[in-house]
Amino acid sequence: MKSIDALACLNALAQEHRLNLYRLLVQAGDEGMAVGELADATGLPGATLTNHLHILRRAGMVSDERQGRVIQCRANYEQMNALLGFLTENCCAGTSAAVACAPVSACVSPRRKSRKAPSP
Amino acid sequence: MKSIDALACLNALAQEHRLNLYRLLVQAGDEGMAVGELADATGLPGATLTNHLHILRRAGMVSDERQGRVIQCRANYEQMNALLGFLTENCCAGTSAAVACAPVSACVSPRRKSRKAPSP
DNA sequence: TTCATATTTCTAGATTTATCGAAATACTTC
DNA sequence: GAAGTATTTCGATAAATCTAGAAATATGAA
Repeated sequence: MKSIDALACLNALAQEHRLNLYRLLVQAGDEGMAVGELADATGLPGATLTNHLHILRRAGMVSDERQGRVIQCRANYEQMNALLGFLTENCCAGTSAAVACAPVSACVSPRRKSRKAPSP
Repeated sequence: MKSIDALACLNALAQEHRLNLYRLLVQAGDEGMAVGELADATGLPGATLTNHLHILRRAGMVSDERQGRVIQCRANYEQMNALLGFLTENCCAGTSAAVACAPVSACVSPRRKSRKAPSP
């Protein structure tokens, strides 16, 4: 993930309502939630909700799909993983000082060969 | 980490200059960088730099210490880990659908007893 | 004390973001 | 096609954020 994409993701999550929306979608799981359900759950007016969803979508944190009359939203876990990867690399890279921060990819990806966690 | 603290951290990092500042501090390692060095590295005017540093400090992402005439800044890795933990929990909690997202804490913390990574 | 350096606070203007009612669009059913 | 539901776009206002010059504060050196 590039820096500019990470900024978009961070920005998307760095707002109370949007973080809340994302958490709701994570809790909703694969099925996701319709925009209307999100409106009910949050109490946000339609226009406000749409704006926040737009920012989450543009950042790639949320995907959506029209199902008949409703639009179903889902959390995009891949993008969250990419963000975590970015932060982890930018937290740890180049320093042995970054003690407690092991590469997320080591946990995340299928392979987990070289665990480089340096024991201080 | 509480939601409100995560918001502060996300907000602190969700800005081009501040993310850049944080990365510089991570690269600088334990020694950190003086405010003046950060000013040189980024080209930001003093007042602007101070404001950004203030936001990073308030979020706990950066700590600082006066050393004589200069103020030395350092990245606070613990806070970054706490943020990663928060995001991981809020990315994965309650869903088996969150495939690729293993608990960062399993990689991060000293103990790594129960690796719950569910093989899909 | 006086001077020089490092950093912050003050202040104000410019830009961006958040909010939301009203109108518009998209889709389903009758 | 008409009517109803779901969602977005438009447009305007309020609030927050970014920016940076100038003045103030803090420290060390002469």
